[in-house]
Amino acid sequence: MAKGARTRATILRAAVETASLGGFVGLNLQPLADRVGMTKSGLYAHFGSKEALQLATLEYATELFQSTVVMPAKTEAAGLPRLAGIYERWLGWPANAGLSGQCPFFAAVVEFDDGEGPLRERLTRLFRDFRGVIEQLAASAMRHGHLPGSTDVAQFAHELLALRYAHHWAAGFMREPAALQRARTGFARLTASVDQRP
Amino acid sequence: MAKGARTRATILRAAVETASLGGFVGLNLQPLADRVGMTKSGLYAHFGSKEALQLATLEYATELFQSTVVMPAKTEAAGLPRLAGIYERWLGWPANAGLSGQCPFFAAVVEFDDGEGPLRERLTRLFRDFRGVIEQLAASAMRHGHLPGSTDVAQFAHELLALRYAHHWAAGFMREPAALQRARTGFARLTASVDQRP
DNA sequence: ACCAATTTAGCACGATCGTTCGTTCTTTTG
DNA sequence: CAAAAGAACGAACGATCGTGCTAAATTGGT
Repeated sequence: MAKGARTRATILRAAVETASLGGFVGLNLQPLADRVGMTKSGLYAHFGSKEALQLATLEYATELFQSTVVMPAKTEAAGLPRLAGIYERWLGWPANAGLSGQCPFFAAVVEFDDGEGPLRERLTRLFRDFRGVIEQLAASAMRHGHLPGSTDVAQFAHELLALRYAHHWAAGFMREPAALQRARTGFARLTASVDQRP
Repeated sequence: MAKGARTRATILRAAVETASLGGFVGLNLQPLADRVGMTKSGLYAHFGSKEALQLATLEYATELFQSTVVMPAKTEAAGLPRLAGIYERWLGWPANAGLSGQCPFFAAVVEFDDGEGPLRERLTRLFRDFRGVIEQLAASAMRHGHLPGSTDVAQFAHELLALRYAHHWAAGFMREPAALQRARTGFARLTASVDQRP
């Protein structure tokens, strides 16, 4: 492995850590360079622009998310167990991925709500894709009879994301100890009609 | 009314507008001064520090929120109607208050999730207070038989806020036309056990 | 061990940030 | 109308931002 690729990986690891703490605007070059023990320009040469660095960080965070949250589901029982597993890992994925802050994706939302740019584009696509995953899982749970046949999967996915988003808010910003319990109770209530078969 | 107080009000009106568009970190002095047709320093003299300007803007936004969302509930029928009215006005309050952006409170959440400072303190208190209002309304709806007697009002308030937060995300960041419908369907599902009396 | 290529440091730039200061203009008061 | 008080201006500050350059150091291949 070339030296450049190695330090680039080091930078990205530190960058996603920083993004989980202070968002993507807090992803400034000088503090990041200090973190990895480099000069600002030396670090800069790896990406060519700040936007490229942000994009690369977003990409790296996506890989982390995939391997931490989605991939382990492959070995879980299809239907509701798999859905519940994804949700549970989704709740705690920043910690499980070794990040000391909160979910960098949610943190990035506010910083790109106005204006355009490829970062915003990429982030909305990530959210849409993952919501598609949830919808598929919900549809599968329906077919297994774990959710009522009348379930609106799009609405279900939206409300599941609402619960996760609220957890991000309650745990990160409000610092409420009950946040995790609230998120779990919400999931239970959302899927309250489990096994409605007689 | 003194001249100073008048321009101060003008500044705050522009500031809360700006905060609804670009958050509280986008609340920079120079652009804000240009907006109201003043010099940066002339504007600055009214507050003495950026933090004081942010606090004053937060206070002004709170007044707007109170008069737009909470106060009209006084004339509504107690119980679920009042709760539904609050929720509906809550969904559209930035537009109804004349703001062209999104809810400035949600926008401010991400910008102060780390660190301390009086702004963060104030904002968490605002959220806690309003959630207390929702809990009281839910309890009242319970007493009126509009919600099941077994309702956990704290959990209910959390999930209602989750729906509102998700609407903020879906409408603002994701720009989905179905966001409002999702929010309303979620409310209906959350209060699905209306009038359970035989 | 040497050479070529890659990687990092060093320095400086224009811009913008919040902040301060002294001055000038406008409003309020006696 | 004159004097005191308040409000806004204009310029400048130190700091930090992202971004270019060029030169030195380090790496990997032969």
